[in-house]
Amino acid sequence: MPINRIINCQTQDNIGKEVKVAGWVNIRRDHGQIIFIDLRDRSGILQVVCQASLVEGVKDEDVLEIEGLVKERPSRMVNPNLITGKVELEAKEVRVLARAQTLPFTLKDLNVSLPVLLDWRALTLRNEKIKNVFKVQEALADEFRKSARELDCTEIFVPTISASATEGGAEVFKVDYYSHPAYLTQSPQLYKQMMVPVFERVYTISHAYRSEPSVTTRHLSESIQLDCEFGFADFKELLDLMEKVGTNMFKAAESECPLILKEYGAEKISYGEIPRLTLRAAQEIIYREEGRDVRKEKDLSPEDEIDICKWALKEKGSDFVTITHFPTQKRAFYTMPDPENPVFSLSYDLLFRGMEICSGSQRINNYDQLVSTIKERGMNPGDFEMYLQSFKFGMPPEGGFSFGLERMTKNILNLGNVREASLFPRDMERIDLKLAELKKKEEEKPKKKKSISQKK
RNA sequence: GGGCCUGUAGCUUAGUCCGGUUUAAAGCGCCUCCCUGUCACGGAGGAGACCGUGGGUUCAAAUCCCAUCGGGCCCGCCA
Repeated sequence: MPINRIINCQTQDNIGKEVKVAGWVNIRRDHGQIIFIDLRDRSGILQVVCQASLVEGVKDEDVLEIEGLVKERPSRMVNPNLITGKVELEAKEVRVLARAQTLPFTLKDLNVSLPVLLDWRALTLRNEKIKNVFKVQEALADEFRKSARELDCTEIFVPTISASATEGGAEVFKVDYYSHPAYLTQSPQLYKQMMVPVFERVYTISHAYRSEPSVTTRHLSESIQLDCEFGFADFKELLDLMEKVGTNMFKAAESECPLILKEYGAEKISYGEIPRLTLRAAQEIIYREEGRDVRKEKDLSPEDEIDICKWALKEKGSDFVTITHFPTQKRAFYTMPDPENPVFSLSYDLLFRGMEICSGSQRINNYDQLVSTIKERGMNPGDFEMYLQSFKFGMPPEGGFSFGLERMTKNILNLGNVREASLFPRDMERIDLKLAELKKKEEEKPKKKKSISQKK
């Protein structure tokens, strides 16, 4: 008798042999004396033919271990939709490894609203189509690592707790750190810069926390950032690097997950030469093409981003557009002003199909200039003491960029909401469960529990 | 912070505009029974909703009004 479990897709190579498989009941089709079980494991689905007595009481999502004979299906009965569609397993012995309760909705053919999808996240992620979002996400992240490594970047791991609410811009989460105030970092920015004099080129995949009061389809309170930082790189090189890493990631997702992209109805990405436009040039194009005069705005609105991407696809055959030279005041303090016109900065965003997926800049690397910029912005250089050490003792010209992983995943798959591109999304209204429900539970707790935690 | 929309079985929705044959309907799921070739199997039967909550208008409210609590989307902010 077989001892070792094989995975479902390996049954094709074991026709006529006795094997052991294990997985979840994706669906049960009951024909009285004969019952078909679609068994799901990490490799896919396998049809198991069972005598009724072997699977009495077996329900959806029960975990089974099955021994049986792999048989080739008669040609009439081949199922082209299954990777194991040419074979089936005739069950000899079925063991129930774990029982599942009745599901709150149909998992195999999932059709639920966004709140239900997220309220039952541990369960809904089992659905093949939902799960596949994160196979695409893996492909994107994997290629980011590969590309960065090829560019000779060292992978670093940065802290997410910081002593001061830095950077400006987004709102930050305050935490109680041994009775001292501390903050969750809104990006790995300062730490990756500090690593430039150490490794010259670094990359990191890290979490970023922003407590913006934004409830939209593209904002998360906790997001995954893919960051690179390069010493001795000038503005033009930085643009090359960003575009190269970004397009590599999408190309990898397309070649690794073609069936998933098709399942989601994603169109083939157009990789024409990426137009590079200053903010003002982009605004001129929008004015010319769409008649909307946004030429004095400090940034592109979501509508502008959609319009300029539409133009780039039409005129240049590119799903990407690089926008440069945002107003210096709109960008973080470490951004290098353009020496030719310091009102604008050596900053850039990469847009993909109507949404910003990456942001970066040439940085100020001169210590005195950095300190005076911090002061000009009403911040205290004392809050940046360790950061400034890097600049005090020899920081080369440098810059970098940061991709938002969930946004890239959302856009390549055409998802309606960025929350669908996060395993366990955090937003203004949810940490796993809805905050409104967590609050209700908190209020229902007996009072004395609260006083215990307060004693601490 | 501003605006628009929305809440009906476990899930997805119809009914709401124009109040009254509505003992609130359907599909999926669930329970019982039948079925040895299905693959979203099929067939027969059944349970399951005081229509988010609280007021109000009315002879009469899922349906109209007010408040409140959820939810979704857009703008702003932000990446």
